[in-house]
Amino acid sequence: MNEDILKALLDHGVQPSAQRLAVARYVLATHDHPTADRVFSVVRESFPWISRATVYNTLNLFVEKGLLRAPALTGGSVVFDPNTARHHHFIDEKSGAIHDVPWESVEVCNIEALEGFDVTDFQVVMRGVKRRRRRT
Amino acid sequence: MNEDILKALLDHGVQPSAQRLAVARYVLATHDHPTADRVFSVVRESFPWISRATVYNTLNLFVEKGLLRAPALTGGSVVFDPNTARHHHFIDEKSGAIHDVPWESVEVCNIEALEGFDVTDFQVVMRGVKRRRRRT
DNA sequence: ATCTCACTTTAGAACCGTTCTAAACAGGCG
DNA sequence: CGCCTGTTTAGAACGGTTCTAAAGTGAGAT
Repeated sequence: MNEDILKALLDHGVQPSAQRLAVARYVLATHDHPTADRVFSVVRESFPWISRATVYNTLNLFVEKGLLRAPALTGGSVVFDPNTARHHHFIDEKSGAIHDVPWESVEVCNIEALEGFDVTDFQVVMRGVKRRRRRT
Repeated sequence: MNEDILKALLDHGVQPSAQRLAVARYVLATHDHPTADRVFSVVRESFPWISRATVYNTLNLFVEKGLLRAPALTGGSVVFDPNTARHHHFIDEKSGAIHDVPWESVEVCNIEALEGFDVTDFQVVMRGVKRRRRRT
């Protein structure tokens, strides 16, 4: 099982080290969507001398190498939207700009049938590039 | 037009003040999804003596009163997810826990047909409460 | 017009999550 | 051994946000 983790690191081009293995052992197995700080405190239980910077470095490295994802809508600071009606969001990966997408232009099915969850609200978050307006 | 804004504040139970009107004038009209800091610098152009704390207070008040939304997936710190396959997310509003939702269990249509956007990736972000597992 | 009370605003400190910096460390190889 | 490259470390710095304590404002009562 430790070998699996080691293999995962090597497969993604991450040079292994004791600290990186310790981080990987927790973060690749959990379903908790932990924050970096949570990773730090969990890993420190079994590896008390690890530093905060190493955990941050390691997590960022893992994301860069594709071992992890860091799903986030905004990436840091809160944004405000005066459009209080239901709508979706499109994030332009080039500029970072966020655009509202009308509710009707995307159709989402099966949400109500979701096993185990009572969904009271949802939205589609899209990423991509804004297309230059075409001559119609 | 200033009256519209005043009316919006009053309709939502926000006691008006010069500063709140200045913030509202910008943030209720824009489509820019500004951060709080951007609001601060824009408003300060026409209202140089406003303080940062007032802008933050005002924006939070507006969100609380339903004049604005602050759409965010995580609400601050980055979370990490070892599931690198495509999937959706469900956020439990009670506990804040984030759950993965299998890609197949929700169907999204019309994304490709979206006028003006080349969508390279998307996910559905759901909110609600996790239902107690039913006896089947 | 003055007093008062509740609310708002202010500047700056504090806070929290994250990144940076500079130095120490580890290990493979000449 | 000594070097080189990459890794880890502690702590400082940073950026966005919230807190604090004091000052300001305004509507109603007198």
